[in-house]
Amino acid sequence: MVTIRLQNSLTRRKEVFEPLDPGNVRMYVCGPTVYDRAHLGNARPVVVFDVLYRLLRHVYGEGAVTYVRNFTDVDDKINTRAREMQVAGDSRDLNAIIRTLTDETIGWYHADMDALGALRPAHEPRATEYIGQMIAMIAALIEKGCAYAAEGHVLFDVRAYPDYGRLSGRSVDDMIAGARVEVAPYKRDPMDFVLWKPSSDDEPGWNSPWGRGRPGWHIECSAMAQDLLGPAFDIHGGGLDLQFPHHENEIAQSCCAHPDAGFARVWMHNEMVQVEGKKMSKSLGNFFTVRNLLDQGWPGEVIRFVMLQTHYRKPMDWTESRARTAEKTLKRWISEYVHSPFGQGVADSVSVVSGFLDALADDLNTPKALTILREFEKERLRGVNISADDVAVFVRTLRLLGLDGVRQNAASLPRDVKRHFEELNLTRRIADMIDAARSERNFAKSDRIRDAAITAGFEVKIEKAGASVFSTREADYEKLKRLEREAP
RNA sequence: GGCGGGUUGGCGGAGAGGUUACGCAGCGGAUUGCAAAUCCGUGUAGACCGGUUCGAUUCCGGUACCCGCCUCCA
Repeated sequence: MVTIRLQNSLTRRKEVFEPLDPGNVRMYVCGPTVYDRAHLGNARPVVVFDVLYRLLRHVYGEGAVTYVRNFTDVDDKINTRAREMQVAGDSRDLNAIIRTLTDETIGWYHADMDALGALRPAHEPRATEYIGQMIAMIAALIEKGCAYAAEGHVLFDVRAYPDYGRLSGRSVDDMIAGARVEVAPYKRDPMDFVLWKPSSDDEPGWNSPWGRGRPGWHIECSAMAQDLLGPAFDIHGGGLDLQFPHHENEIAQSCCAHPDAGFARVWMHNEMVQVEGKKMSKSLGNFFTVRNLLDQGWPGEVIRFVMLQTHYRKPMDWTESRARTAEKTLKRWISEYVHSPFGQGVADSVSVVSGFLDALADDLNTPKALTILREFEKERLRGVNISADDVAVFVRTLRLLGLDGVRQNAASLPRDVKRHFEELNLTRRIADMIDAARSERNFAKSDRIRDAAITAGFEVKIEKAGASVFSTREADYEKLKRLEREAP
């Protein structure tokens, strides 16, 4: 069996991965707060942990991995957004607006992440469906003396957990020394954080032993992970910016609630997505959404490929030149191999490219894994006598990486099918026009048509067997239609 | 200020204490009616200063610069 090694943020070392139960490998990844379209930064952990999920399924078996990713659908940012909608004229009450907003955002998220080729996790719990479990956990923490109620709030007492700060490598005292935190008067210690807080009458709220209120941000992950994966599980992942305070607080809550369980054994953090050297984030406003890129015509697989070209623990830049390079390679891989006769119906039992799994198993070294694919292509697939087996191996490997060009979900297709076929027929007719001119050796005419098609944003290939016209991101079908009518 | 990460050729980006990474772009050639695509060939590295070593881009120390977290964030 392949030995998987993963960098564990908790120990700051690369460790051999040994699941608690090889028959049920369990992974929890922090999902989005649902009030807006997912930006590219939100998408990175989705792709990174999707690759890990696929690797684990490959190694331990498809049914032997449980993947949980939550939706945070109770949060002050959501409330704020809903209030903005009220101000803008939405006459419904806040809770109704919030429900619509979160439902709609979850739908967008699914469509966008499907387009990136990410498999859906086994469970995608919404925080609001786990309020009872959160209240129970908070009550247990109070009972154990790790939390206290004050002025309608419940706070976690960081001094009750001696290891607080271990994950992020900081001490409570150091943090207070450099304090930038606003200290609420009811806090015993400046670093204490909220488990429960009171809600105003129009805000979302639930009855609790501490009055009507809502949970703090961190408790949901502790409660949902425990409910769906148990008090101890294998992997907990998320963006590096969640390491502190979110994950630190999760650990404190869960480990105090279940002192002997240990919570997550391996903590993994992906680096940030950057734009011009700065973190892409909603608070900085320098973000663009996955939907923006899809609408610009970048296929989801290209976005995925660009992400895989950077190791997950390094900052990643989205640039058009990287996307173009990725598109070029991917186009060739999919058209030459996946869509070739040898690439059809390749079984999962086919082996993967030699060395590929080792690269992935080495802390998800996806850049190296892609290089191994390129080298395999160069050595085995560029010759005259290509073997069907080699193509099958290649296609099987692409599928494992989620790059086989087969979308998970028809809803993510960029165009409706009818239009797609109309366009396909149009490009075929243009190719026929070029062939007709060439067969008369009227090269001036065939060149004019070709150049006009290229100007309209299409790719034209003229081979002995005939001409082909391909669509590109810049393709303008209206111009092509005009070209057909007014053939120069 | 505290803690953590990074700096590789025009760009992207790996591994390894000593042998070509790889890709894109560029350049030369083949092929083509001309292009595109494809194929063959090819140059440019390891922030800076020290140390260890027969030998360091790779290990150690320092300097500079960049980035992240410390406040909501993937």
